[in-house]
Amino acid sequence: MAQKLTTDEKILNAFSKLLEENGYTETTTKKIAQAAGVNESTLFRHFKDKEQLVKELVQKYMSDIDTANAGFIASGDIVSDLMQVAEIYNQFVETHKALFLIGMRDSFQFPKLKEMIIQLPMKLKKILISRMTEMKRSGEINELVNVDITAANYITLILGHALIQNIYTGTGLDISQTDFVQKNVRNFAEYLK
Amino acid sequence: MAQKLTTDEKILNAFSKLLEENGYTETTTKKIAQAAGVNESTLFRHFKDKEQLVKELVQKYMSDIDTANAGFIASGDIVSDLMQVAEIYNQFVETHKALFLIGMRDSFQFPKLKEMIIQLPMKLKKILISRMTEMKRSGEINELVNVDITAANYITLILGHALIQNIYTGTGLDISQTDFVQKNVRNFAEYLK
Amino acid sequence: MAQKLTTDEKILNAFSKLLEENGYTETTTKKIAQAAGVNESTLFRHFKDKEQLVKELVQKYMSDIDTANAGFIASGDIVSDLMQVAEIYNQFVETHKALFLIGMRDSFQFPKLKEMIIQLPMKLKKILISRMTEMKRSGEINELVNVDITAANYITLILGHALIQNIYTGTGLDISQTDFVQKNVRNFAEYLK
Amino acid sequence: MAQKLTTDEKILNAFSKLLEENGYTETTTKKIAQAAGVNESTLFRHFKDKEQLVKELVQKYMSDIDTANAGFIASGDIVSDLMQVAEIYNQFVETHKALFLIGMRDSFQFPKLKEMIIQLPMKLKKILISRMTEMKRSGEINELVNVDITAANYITLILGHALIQNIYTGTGLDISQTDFVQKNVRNFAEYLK
DNA sequence: AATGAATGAGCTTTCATTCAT
DNA sequence: TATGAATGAAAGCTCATTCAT
Repeated sequence: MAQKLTTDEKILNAFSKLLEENGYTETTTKKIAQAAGVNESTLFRHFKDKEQLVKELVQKYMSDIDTANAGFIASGDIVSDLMQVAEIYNQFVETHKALFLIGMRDSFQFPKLKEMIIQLPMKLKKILISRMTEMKRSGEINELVNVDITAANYITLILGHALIQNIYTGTGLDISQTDFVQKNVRNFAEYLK
Repeated sequence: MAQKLTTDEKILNAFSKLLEENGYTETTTKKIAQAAGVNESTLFRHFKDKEQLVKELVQKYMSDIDTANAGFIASGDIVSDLMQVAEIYNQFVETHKALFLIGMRDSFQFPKLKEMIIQLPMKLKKILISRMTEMKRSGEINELVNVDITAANYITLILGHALIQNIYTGTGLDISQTDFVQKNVRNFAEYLK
Repeated sequence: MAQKLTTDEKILNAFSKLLEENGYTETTTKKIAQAAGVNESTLFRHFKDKEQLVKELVQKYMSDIDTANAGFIASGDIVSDLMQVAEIYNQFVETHKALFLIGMRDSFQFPKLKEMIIQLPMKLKKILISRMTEMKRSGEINELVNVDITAANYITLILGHALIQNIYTGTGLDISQTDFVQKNVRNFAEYLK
Repeated sequence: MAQKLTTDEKILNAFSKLLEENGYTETTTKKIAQAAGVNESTLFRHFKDKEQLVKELVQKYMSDIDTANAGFIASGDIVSDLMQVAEIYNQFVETHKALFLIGMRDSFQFPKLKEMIIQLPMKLKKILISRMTEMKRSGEINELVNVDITAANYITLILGHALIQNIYTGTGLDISQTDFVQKNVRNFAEYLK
């Protein structure tokens, strides 16, 4: 049973979609309004200004990461566990592409925005650290492993891949997640044993 | 003894700097001219377009990558060879940060920009492929390795890292090149043996 | 009782006036806005383009010509009929001076403008041809007359006069419509009998 | 034996050609210099400013009209004499198209320019009046004819035609000079007998 | 005498945002 | 609550013209 979208949602959805496709600057308020099927000035009645739209998105997505993380079920095997994390995170990036892209492309213009965006990987890092510490305790990974560096390292790996994928789609540089995970994440995991 | 900069160079330098700081759209021709200390119309006398400025940068950097690549000296050991490549590329990215950032942030909005920017990683890929094919012949790497995919894979790895470094500098997510290369590139290389 | 002008009308009026005085290129959007008493950007909200302004004028005048033409009442005498046409058209040119001048001056530089402007005389030609064909049937004019050429010929005559009048007003070259019609149109008509 | 063109001539020729094709405003100093094969600033060394170029053209053409007029040889028959005048003048307009067009299109913006351009038809009018007065004396034309009005009338006729031809070339409104002269000038002449 | 480099004023157009209804 | 009309600022770019060599 399809819910009727509120005006807020219509605007936010349109914004997110355009953001992903065209970046922040190119996403004009006129285009947003058009895509949302509302008047341009309605947009300003609902959101103080263009920046507010981003803030709203960030907030919305911040809560999603907790949900995503809750979906993780430890298997006891480091390789499959890390691959599961990669899978979850990759899908999260895919789902929230718009925000990640804006984080890369436009956050420079908006220092505040950068602060907000950075919270996503930071939150993931925290989660990873706690998981790895757990795995260390259970002997799943070697006790000599520096958990902090390794977590950062791992995030760099999968986030870097997700980004590159999005940037270089259809250029011959893109490489399927399967291939990438198979080779790199597996290697990475093995190394921790 | 300090060389006097030509107007071309002054403009290009100012452009590159602003590009890095603010992105393509935000880098207005007026600001470029101001930063370069020339009149705005002088800019258009020297470079037909704003786009032309990017083309010029790309061309300039394209030749730099050849120089950088020429500095590579094969050691016969796959691990140290790939690490050497990583080192070279990472430094290249650092040096030409402006272009890589624009490649990520703005090429979406401007298909023409994308075409230009994509040439850089593609060139690196070509170089890598020829190197790996060579290594395959010499038995340095396993003959079952799919050179094309592996090259893309490797670029994703180090380019991804370079990107994340630039984006998340000073956020606790940044991880030194040494650490990253030590762990990931080494793993990667081992796998090819 | 004075009607309040809509913004559209204010802009179009200002445009028409400036066009007549200064030509298309010299009539800048800033000047138009100023003369109309609106902001320059308002102009672009109302008319997509500077070109659109011309299109609008043409359309407006195209309908006027129909009205003018509807006022024609055939007398059965070729001489007075053609003179009536001359009268109607001359007044039409006078009223819509702006467009005719732009047709002459600027359409060269802007092929698109030319296409639009040419519609006016072409429409008149059509009207003339149908009238003459009618007159031919009724025996008012000789059946050997080539209607197409004669129509073009006639338009050249009265349009040419109208142009010269507008260009060379007050130079001693201007000759009243009465005199011109008396001599030339009358001759022309006689010849068709 | 081909004369080497002076820089002055090269510039003036290029200007005249571009003027005819594109009108005054569209004929930029850059294009003129390019077409003349000289540096843009050379142009300003030779001619104080853009307006000066027009003045120069006018002066040059003013002397040509005397030459053209000198070519007239009275036949004693009013019809063929006026047709001869039409022929001469029409060719003159054709040859100096650039100036006539600028006279129509751009003189509005430059009152000074208008003054200059108007001299051409005025001079023709003078010539015509003296010729007609002569014809009147010789009985070639009726002594009741108002020479002043008739001269203006005649100029309107052939100048109007020449203009229309140039404006509406290739639009179905253009009518060959032969046809026009055959019908209108002949009529005109007959009427003077 | 001729050039190449530089300039400031101006162009058309789009932007995010506000106001009155 | 939502709209349509209006706005000032700023964008990329071109113009005629001047200056130093």
